[in-house]
Amino acid sequence: MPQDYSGPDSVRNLEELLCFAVYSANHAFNRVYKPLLDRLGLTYPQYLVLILLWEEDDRTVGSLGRKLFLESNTLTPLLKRMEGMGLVERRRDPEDERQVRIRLTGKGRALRDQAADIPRCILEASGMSIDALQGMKTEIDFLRDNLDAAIRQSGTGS
Amino acid sequence: MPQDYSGPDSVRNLEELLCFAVYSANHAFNRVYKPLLDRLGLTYPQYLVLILLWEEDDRTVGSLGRKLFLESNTLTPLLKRMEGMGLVERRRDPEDERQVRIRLTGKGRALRDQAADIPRCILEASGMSIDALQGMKTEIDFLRDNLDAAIRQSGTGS
DNA sequence: TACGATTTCATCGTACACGATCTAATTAAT
DNA sequence: ATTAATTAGATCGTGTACGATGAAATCGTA
Repeated sequence: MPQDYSGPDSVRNLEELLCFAVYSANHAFNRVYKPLLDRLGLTYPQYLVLILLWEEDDRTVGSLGRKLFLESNTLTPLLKRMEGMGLVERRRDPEDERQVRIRLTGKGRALRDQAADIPRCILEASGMSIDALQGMKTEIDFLRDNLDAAIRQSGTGS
Repeated sequence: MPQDYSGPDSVRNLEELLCFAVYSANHAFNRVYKPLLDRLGLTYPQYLVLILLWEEDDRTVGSLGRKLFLESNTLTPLLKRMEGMGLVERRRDPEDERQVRIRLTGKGRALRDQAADIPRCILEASGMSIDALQGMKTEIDFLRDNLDAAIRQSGTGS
């Protein structure tokens, strides 16, 4: 279906709806993850934190935030909940007491096995091949990096 | 970049991170939209509601929710805020008083002109061609529809 | 008509997510 | 060494987002 890309309304109906596609796909992912994560008592952002810690333990709040594109005001309560659940420890770094280091507990490490089948469930729900998903990921990462660069340029240049 | 797709860890590092790519791209979109929408006093979901109403006025809460993949418990407070801002009217349908119909006010209609340049700002920030964005949108829509179908199958079949 | 089932929206409690702001610790400059 | 600037987390207020639940209106079937 060939479209006219010249008018302002056609622009709205393209990238406007691309951003909406991303928005609604994100919701759809959440809804697929929810029942799988409920069994582990985790929310999706908590699960992302665990993936990072499983890969490399003993990270600071700031380093988690840079990986997840989240600020400390989002991470601090989230990590305190995870501490309350007994999944992680929060302790100030003796070397630099401004930093709080996040470490897995035995219980947090043990969750890795229980979560092992989640990726395959998601893969099946997506109904796409690994190659197709890989290709999409590359494109979406490129898009996100462009958007982030635009934010940094228009912002004060944090 | 040939990879071994056989082990469970390789699966994690592919589609796990595709979902994370979607999650972080969604955040990036929000951050780009925020300054543009702040000038209009809108949040992103409120803007989405207005786009739908600009296209077709006088919708029910349920019909907005089906378009946006949102439930009434999310939309009701959002629409009440928009009513408080004087952008929409909420009125029960006399034909079927279970339904609440959402109508644009003059102020809500007028916002359309002030928002006219937003799509082009987003397009520029994305750093991609319209064709590339169109292609991504098609793929992401396909992915979301697959995920939604998987949800409906595993759920009670709402 | 009556009465249970369904539909539609609203309410409540929990959990992100952000900007603005605050405190405490470190670092830099005088 | 005292002060100023920076950095790292924490706190506060607002706004989605969801599941569970509730209330009111409508519909279906007897």
